Amino acid sequence: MPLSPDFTDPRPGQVPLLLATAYRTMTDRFHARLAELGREPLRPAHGYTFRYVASNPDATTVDLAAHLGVTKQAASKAVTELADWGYVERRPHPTDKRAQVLALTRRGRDYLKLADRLWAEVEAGLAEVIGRERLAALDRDLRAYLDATHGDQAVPLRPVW
Amino acid sequence: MPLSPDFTDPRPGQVPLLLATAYRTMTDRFHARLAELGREPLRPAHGYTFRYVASNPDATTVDLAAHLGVTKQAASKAVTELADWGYVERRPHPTDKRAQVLALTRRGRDYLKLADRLWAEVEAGLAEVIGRERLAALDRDLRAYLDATHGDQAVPLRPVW
DNA sequence: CTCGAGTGGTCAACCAGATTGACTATATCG
DNA sequence: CGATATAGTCAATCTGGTTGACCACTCGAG
Repeated sequence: MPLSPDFTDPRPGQVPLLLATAYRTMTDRFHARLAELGREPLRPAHGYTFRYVASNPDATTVDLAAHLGVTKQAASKAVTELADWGYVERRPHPTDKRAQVLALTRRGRDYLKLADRLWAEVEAGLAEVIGRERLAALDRDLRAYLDATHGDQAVPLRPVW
Repeated sequence: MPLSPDFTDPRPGQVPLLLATAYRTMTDRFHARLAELGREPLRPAHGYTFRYVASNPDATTVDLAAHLGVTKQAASKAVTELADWGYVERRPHPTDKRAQVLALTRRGRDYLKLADRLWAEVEAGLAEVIGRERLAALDRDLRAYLDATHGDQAVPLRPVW
């Protein structure tokens, strides 16, 4: 049975599912590489947290929550977890006594660098199959779609199941 | 801030995330259409269940569980839920007294037809942005990738977060 | 300056969708 | 035939969330 039976039925409307399964495949390959390197298999939500904190030096827990599409309580829990593991730390907010600013530790920054490398590897795996030109076209097309559908608005990250 | 900050950093390895967010966007549009039509917003897992049962006339709960990537208990729960809602029914298995065969009800088949239509609509929305040729190319590329990475093996459907 | 409305983060209770464990009836195969 | 494996169900537990509440703090209109 090639692929899953979902794909053998030649009906329109299958590209969404192809996007999902291709992404899932890439995620699995990413995690497989992490495991090979003996690194902790942090979840995608952690990865998003890392990258958000790295890109937003003044990010607070509530900012992170909005970014992840979860409640502030869930975000706070994730931050506590990552702080316990030594990847993230909380610092006093420069102007707001209620808030705390999130920052990656050295350990967190190193992990993010590694993740970047591995994602590029995984993407190169796709390029090996379809070619670099097609990869670039894919990149452009998907960006165009997201721009058309969201414009300046944030794109939800959290999957639904 | 165009898109999310994840995309403005010009580093390699972003196509996986583009796949994920494009799929998430399409899922949201699909669910928005369902809501517009006043239909129950069944979860993606339900959709996968419908399609699997429709494509596999002798499917049992354990088969479904393997397909969804969950335990037999979780699959049984989902089936019970869909049966309670009138979309699925359990029938005696022709040869195995322990097992039950799953089948879509008329109501379930109608829902699946509607879902097919709406997914085609959502996909057409992507085609509007990138053109039908590029959509076909995307389709071919992703299939090639899944074939290269999985061959005849089933592709996992359940997202990780 | 005051004060009402709103907000950041934490604690606690609760929830939904899963997993693990167990069990009984049934199936398989040497 | 009997040992092992399996389908489906029930129950307990887990995990990653949400909701509700609360207190200290912020903001802006009057």
